[in-house]
Amino acid sequence: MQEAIQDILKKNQLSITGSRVKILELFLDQPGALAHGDIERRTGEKFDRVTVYRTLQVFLSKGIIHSIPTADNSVLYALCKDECGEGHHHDNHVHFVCDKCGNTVCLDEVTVPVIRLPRGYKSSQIQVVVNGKCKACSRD
Amino acid sequence: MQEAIQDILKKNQLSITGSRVKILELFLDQPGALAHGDIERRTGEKFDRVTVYRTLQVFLSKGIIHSIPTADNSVLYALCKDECGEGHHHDNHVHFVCDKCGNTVCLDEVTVPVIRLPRGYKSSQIQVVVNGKCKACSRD
DNA sequence: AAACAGATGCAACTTTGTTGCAAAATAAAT
DNA sequence: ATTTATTTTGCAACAAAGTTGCATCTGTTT
Repeated sequence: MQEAIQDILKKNQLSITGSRVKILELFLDQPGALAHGDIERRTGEKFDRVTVYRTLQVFLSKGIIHSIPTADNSVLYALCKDECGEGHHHDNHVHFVCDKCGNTVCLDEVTVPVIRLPRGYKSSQIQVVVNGKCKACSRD
Repeated sequence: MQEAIQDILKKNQLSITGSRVKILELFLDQPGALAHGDIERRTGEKFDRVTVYRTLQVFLSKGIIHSIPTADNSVLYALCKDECGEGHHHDNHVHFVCDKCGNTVCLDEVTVPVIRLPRGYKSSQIQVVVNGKCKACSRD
């Protein structure tokens, strides 16, 4: 685990620091997406707010994580898969937000559909966010 | 025009006030979506910030406008079509954000596709946001 | 181990959004 | 047309979210 984390950082030419390791751990420890606030809380407020912001920005720019637009316009982040590199992301999967438990997950197995745009429009990226009830919550 | 605006407000049992008329005008005057900031600027800061917030909230709750989640997590609003009523929206169209000019528009003629979710997931709403170059900007 | 580059924490600040309350504007009733 | 009741507005104060500059500290390189 620790090794995997160090690998990720090295591969992206980032120095290995406490905050970066801890925040990456959080992402690896759980399947869903995290909000900035989640991260602050779950690191036990050990790091400065500013540090968390900057760490997330660096991860974003390196393509380690990607951001997810949600219906209520809060910012969520989730780990990218290996194919993502600096600059362009390939997070071409669907995001799912559970209305009941509030969790957001990447449905990696569901790829975003092809969208036919009107004449003249050119698409570079497509974001699909599905709201509803997740596996666990739709049982009740 | 003024009549159309008064109609909309009356139909939704809202009193006709300066800020509501002016903000509706803005939406009717142009095809794209507006951010809160746009609205403040384009009303010439004539109304208090709080008033703009509250007006948008009322319009949202009445189904006069809908909000659009964007990749950079700013909040955008756009007019709903007639079929939208208090409570449930039918804004089941695709939103397009131009990377060049920054404008966001509703592609009313492009409906959101059917998404096949994994077992156990139930969807209640699907948001599709396409980034790229709009008609005007893709010419260059 | 020293020197350098980069990351962190702090303070201060900006922007964005919210709440309570008194004053003003709108709608309804006489 | 004037009064009354109801909404809406603006203000002030606040809370939350995000940014910037700078001095200090940590990680990396030689």
